[in-house]
Amino acid sequence: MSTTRNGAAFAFRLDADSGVPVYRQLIDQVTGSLAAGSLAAGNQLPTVRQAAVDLAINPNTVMRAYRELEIRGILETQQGTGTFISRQKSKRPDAERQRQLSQLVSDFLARAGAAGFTVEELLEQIHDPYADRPKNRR
Amino acid sequence: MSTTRNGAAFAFRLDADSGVPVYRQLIDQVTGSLAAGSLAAGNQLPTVRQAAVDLAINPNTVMRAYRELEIRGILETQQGTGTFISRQKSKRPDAERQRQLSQLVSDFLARAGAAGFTVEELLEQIHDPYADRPKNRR
Amino acid sequence: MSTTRNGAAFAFRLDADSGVPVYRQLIDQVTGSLAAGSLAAGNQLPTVRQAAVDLAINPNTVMRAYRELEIRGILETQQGTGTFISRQKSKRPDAERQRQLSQLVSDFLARAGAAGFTVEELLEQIHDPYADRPKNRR
Amino acid sequence: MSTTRNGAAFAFRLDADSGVPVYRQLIDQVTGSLAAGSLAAGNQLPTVRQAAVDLAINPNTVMRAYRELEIRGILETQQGTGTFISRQKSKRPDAERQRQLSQLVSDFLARAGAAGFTVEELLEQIHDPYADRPKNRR
DNA sequence: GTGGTCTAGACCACA
DNA sequence: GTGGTCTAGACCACT
Repeated sequence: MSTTRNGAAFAFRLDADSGVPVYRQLIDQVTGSLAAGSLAAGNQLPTVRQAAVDLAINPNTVMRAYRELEIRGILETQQGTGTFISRQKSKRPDAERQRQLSQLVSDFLARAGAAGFTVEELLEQIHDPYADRPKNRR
Repeated sequence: MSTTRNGAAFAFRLDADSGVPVYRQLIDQVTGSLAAGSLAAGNQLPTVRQAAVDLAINPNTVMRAYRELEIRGILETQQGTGTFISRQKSKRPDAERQRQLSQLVSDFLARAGAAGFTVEELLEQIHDPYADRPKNRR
Repeated sequence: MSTTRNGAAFAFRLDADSGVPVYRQLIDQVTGSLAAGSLAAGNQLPTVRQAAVDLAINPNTVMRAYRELEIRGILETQQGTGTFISRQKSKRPDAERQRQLSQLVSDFLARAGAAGFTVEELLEQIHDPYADRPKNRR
Repeated sequence: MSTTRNGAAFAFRLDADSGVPVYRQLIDQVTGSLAAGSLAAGNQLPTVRQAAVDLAINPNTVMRAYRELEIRGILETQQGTGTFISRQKSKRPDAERQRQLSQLVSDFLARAGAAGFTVEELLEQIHDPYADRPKNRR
């Protein structure tokens, strides 16, 4: 419904089990995508209502995330048009990006450990995701 | 006092900027360390009080994390003695285990890809999950 | 407000003289009511605050009980909405289930026999588990 | 090692999962057995050391239970000889007995419910404990 | 000295 | 209004 200038739709993705507050996940995804380059100045974000419907959350939660990003100068709201990435550069993209990477990975390791997997198994699976390996297991 | 029985120190770290609840960070670090192999069955964890002092948090917060891990069967506590990693009874069948591993990894890769991280960055972070972060202490 | 969706009121009771921790009594009453059929999947439990007021205990104590039940998969909580009995996913094989039932019952009978209770007394109490006790409120 | 006058040994039995403090379980078993008639005035109890060894608990815990029973006038300690049930009648055996029955049963129901059994299944098993009934199950 | 239970009360996240 | 996180601090159970 809202497409970015390069033709790819930007969409949020929630993880209900991560322990990270929803509004925080939304903020992180915008700043992260900015750092990664998948969002750029001028791109439009999903409307508050659309995001709320897509994610099955309360519009207030989306609004809160957008408001905080606006306060930080990352977003700009144009009444009656939508919400867009502002032209101003984000101040510390590297630190943010590193924090996100770190969290993503430690979260991944935490889940794997809780399920009894080792790093070795994970790496093997990452390198060869479609191999069927019913043996090699005890 | 600061070393476990096998001579390796286990210590928690907190990231005050992540938005993840403290008790949840503790839980994730235990299960993550299990996957990484830096914690193994029988190892003693820091005492509730010691961890609370080290992290400058309330003992109740540590206890809450430990209790949740105990309910999940990952820890065993011995009143008056301490808290230990329990011997895992992972009696899951191989097929289901493989399916879960595959799911876990593809989820992770999808999430990381959406955030614009390369596999190289991920692998580097997995190998040294706590490196490179300027301020992650409370 | 004091009735669940199916019209039957569910209420906790405390026995201050039993020596059993309050949060544990709450947990046991939920699981016990599941066995007795007075609670079923989808039923709403008293809100944390309401139960705390009714029992004259701290809301944190109620929340602790609810949380433990949630970790065990017996409850589901919805932020801002309430706490509900979850639909059970008991995918246990029949043989193991029967073995567990048998173990549970013979344990119970052994314990009761050692304490000098007759089967008649036990059956009567099972049919009306909360009858006949002069002072069991806090 | 210590036998009662009617030839049957009195032995304690602990339940680590019930949530009831150990010292309290010991007290309850003495008062319960008195009410049930399996212990009578003059009977000797296990020595503190013997009970501690048998139950794999700390002697202090046994001592505490015995001390409280002595304060209540239920036990008498004879230096160098052992610990015996005193001749004085316990004040409210019925209420105590009813409390124990109630706790025993609600504990039983709580465990059964947590494991997904219904009262019907329990009653069936109690009435016919050795029947194999692999069918009738979904 | 270890973990365990409970309270009182503040502030946050979400519908 | 609902549940969720955290603190400070008291007192208990056990080794």
